[in-house]
Amino acid sequence: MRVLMVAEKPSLAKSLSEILSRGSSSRRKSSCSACDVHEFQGKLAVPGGGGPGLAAMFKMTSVCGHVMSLDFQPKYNNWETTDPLLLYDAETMKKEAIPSLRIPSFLRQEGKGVDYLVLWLDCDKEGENICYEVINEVEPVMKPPKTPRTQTIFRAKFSAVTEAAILHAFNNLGFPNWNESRSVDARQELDLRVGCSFTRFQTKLFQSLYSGLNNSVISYGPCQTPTLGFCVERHDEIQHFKPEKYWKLDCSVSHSSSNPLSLQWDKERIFDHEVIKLFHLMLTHHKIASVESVSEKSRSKAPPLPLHTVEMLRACSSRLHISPKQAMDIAERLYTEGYISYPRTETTKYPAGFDFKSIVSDLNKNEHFKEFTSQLLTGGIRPPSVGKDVGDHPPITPLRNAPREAVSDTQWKVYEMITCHFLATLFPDCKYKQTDVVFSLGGESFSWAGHTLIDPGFTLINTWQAIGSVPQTTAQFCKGQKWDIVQLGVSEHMTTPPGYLTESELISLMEKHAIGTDASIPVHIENICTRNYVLIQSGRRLVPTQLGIVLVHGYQKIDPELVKPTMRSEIEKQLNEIALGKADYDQVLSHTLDIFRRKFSYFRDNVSGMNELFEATFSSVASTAKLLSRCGKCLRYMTYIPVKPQRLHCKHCDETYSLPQNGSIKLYKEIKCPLDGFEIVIFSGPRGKTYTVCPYCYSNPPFSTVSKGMSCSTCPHQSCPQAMNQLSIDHCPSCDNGTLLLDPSSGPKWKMYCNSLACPVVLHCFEGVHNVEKTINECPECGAYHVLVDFKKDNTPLKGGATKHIGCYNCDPILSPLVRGPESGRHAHRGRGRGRGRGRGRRGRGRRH
DNA sequence: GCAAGGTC
Repeated sequence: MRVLMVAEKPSLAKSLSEILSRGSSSRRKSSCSACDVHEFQGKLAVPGGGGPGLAAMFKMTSVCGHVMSLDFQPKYNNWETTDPLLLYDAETMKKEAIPSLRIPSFLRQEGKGVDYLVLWLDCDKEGENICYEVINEVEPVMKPPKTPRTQTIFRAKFSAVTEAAILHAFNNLGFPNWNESRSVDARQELDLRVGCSFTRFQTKLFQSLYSGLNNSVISYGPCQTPTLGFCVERHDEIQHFKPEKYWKLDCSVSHSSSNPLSLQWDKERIFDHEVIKLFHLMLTHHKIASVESVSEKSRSKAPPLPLHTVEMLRACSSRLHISPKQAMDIAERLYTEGYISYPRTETTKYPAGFDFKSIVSDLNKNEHFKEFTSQLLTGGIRPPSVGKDVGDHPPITPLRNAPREAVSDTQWKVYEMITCHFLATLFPDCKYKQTDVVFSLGGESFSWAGHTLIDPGFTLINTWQAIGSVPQTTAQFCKGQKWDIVQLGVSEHMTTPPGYLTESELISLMEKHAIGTDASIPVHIENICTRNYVLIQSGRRLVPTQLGIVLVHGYQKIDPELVKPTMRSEIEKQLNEIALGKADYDQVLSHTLDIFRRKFSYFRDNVSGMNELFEATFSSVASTAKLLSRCGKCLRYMTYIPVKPQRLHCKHCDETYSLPQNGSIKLYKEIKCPLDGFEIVIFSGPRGKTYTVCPYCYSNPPFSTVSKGMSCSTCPHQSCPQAMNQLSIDHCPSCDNGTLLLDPSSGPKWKMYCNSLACPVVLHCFEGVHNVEKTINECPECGAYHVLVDFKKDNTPLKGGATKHIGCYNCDPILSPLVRGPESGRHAHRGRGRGRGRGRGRRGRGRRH
């Protein structure tokens, strides 16, 4: 019996196999560089099978998160030709989530011929969805069950990665939950359609109208946009804030030899100057305040809860000034190096039987922690019982001592924070005595509160939470005691606006409204930074940019729901109905998509509301742009927008064409691209890099299946015809200038074109010619053209004695007739480009004969 | 080029 078991990540596969094999598993590499396979012998308890279980050979391995991700069919990926509204109905496809890892093929390989599949994916909705991604690959290659009713695919449901929980899950296998998985499918589809439609629409619109947006994409997303909304909301609060004057009564008293004490008035502050003057007048002749009451209470402060991801991110941001994204990167590094436990968890309760002592003993080697660890080791460790186990991973803790010199400075900061947090959770409460004294003065109450520290407990480590013994006094209080008034005065103050949102406040808001997950919160925050919607300023406060503000105000004007923090949770609520089996997948999805389709249409119809805000903030393209080159479609001049991202805009066709960035753009001799009639421009980049670009070809590569690795040697752009030069065959006989290139993407019909964009005769079709092998120089027959090609005919393999044909494309009948480029042009209305192309072509040939 | 969610 052979059993394949699959976890969600390599680290979990390792831990699980150690537990299930009791340390006897052996590890081997697999076809996937990230995923090892752990093998061991054991027994499989089939659900409902009874008995001792089947003796089996187990293979435990993992995927790396999602196997597949959702995207549109490639034909919808052209922003110029796809109406964003169509994206609500466009066909989608699954593609490999991490192509480089080749997970599907790896799963099929390992799953081939196994009798059983056991799924150990994380126990949440995403995990359930990945179960089915794994099943899709493995089920078709499994050994067919002996009887049709034999169940061969099982799900292990575990609540923690502890020996007890894992063994229990293993002995009580269940089945994957289709409804939960479908709710994730629905979420993916919704996010894709909504996000991409809005993003493409607003990007295209505002980039064609405004300069200085300093942004390549103006994105919209159901998580990132409400996240931005929080930052702008705080900004608005600050903007609308009107400072107000208020006044306080300041009173200090003393008794015999004690230091004066400052008292707090119970009315705190008064916003009316006349009123405060009256109070002052009323009290100013009093010389004595008497003690009304004295209370002394023992108080304590509990240590922090064990650390989970979101709290770690907050601490890194607010105390270490490290961004959530960087914090996660560092934590992952510390984790892979074995210094800390798995850093993505929502659990705040230590598992039963957690070995605190061995970790604390190991940390005791480190002089940075010795002060605390030695105290724990001598005093004994009381494992805290607080917190919540949500069944994912244990809280974040150090796993072993990291010598200071073994890690980088920032790694150390994060490690130290995690370690101090861990040690603090093992320390006792901070205990102190609080004394509250109420004084009476002319009928008004004033109070004083003092703290006396009894035991600092965990605040010895978390010093910023320490209870000082301030204000201190040696005075003894008793009821009826008379104190002398040392000072009674009025002080004037101003109310102050709140500060900009700190990153750690933002994280809390996102957590509260269930926007993003512990793993994706850092990504959303980084997103709104890189999209230039917010800037991080001192104290890691998020200050929205003009662009961020205008976007949020625009949504609020047109459809406030688009930016509301409740939007995400509303969607999740709908999706949860699918997960619970209460609602039908198709119904919920089409209903929700309908809502967003209408919202999109409404937004598009009313976008002028947002446009007005852009107009007031950004300068229009017209003011910075100039006419530069002609459009191949309407033959009118297009405007060149010289600000980032520099681009060309055709006002008449209402299309924008991207250009290479970080260099200058000029018109190139008024020559048109032979493929589409657009006037060629010349790009001069850094370090003197210069090349010609067709504005249309740049975004719409003429050869759709040019393989990815084939990059141009002189320019960085993928779709540059020069990228084809690996297949070049000598120089062009027509213009005597460029190199002839073969396009292998056109299948059995080879296309040949000239890479000199100045040459209008470019396309030749070689029917029935395949697999060009080699370039030879001159045709021995006609001598007219230099180019000879070796090729295989009619798909006959070259190896194994097949005919090898050498031909000249001038005189060889197989290679004739030559078909000129413009005839196979890509636009219906090609106008003048055609005639000119032919003329030049003929001239070119004539010269050579 | 676009979303959000896994994880490397």
